[in-house]
Amino acid sequence: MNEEFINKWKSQVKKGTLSFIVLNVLKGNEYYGYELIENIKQKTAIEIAEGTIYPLMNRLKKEKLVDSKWVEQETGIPRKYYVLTEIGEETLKSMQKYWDELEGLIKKIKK
Amino acid sequence: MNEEFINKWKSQVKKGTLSFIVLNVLKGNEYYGYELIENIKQKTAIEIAEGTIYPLMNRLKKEKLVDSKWVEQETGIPRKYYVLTEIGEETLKSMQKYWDELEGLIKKIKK
DNA sequence: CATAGTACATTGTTATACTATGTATTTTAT
DNA sequence: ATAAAATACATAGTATAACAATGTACTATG
Repeated sequence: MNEEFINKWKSQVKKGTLSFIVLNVLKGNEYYGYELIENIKQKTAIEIAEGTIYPLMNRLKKEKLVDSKWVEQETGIPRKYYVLTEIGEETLKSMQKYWDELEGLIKKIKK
Repeated sequence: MNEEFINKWKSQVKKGTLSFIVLNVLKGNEYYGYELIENIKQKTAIEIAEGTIYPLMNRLKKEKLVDSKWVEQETGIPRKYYVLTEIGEETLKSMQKYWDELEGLIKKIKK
């Protein structure tokens, strides 16, 4: 059918929700980039490309919503762990509020 | 606070949801562009710029999700009314399904 | 008669997900 | 042993879509 339109649309919806999802997942937890991808994929079946997560995390860090620290591994490549900052938590609250509103609005126009 | 980040984010969230909202509103009704803006604003408090709705409707028409017809007015500028096509209705169903899933997923990671 | 509102439309800008590509290490399969 | 897959980071380029700005044209109102 209109497979392609739908796929583009899904990608667009992701654009907005991704940062929201990532911040949500980071709330109360520390994850590194690759782990975030796996974790979100497992929890939500949403697949995030690596070329998406790393620029996204850099953006979130520049905006001071997350902080990061390198952690050396006994074996393998060091991992960059991300933590929510206070600003990040506050921002997440605002986003949550908007999301809940949006959810309600869409529910309303659907019937 | 982080007003600007939040605003940008809201704009991004809109990117995906707008076409979904418009198709939903058009289900069972005929509206012209300007009316859509007013109607959605009134129902959802979401403000859509004119520079957003007209290109959007053209896109939806090109994708054959909506059809349009000019209706002359006794007074004033003629109005271009939009109607959902069959493809549009089917596409809307797929979108609805994805949206419901997404809603559930986000609910899940929030706790 | 100027301003606000109605109604269409286009151009240029900006933000961001994704593809492709690259580096480097470790684990698993043949 | 060695090739392939998985882990872990990163960047450059592309495509999409909302929005601001701008323009046209008509109508209603103060």
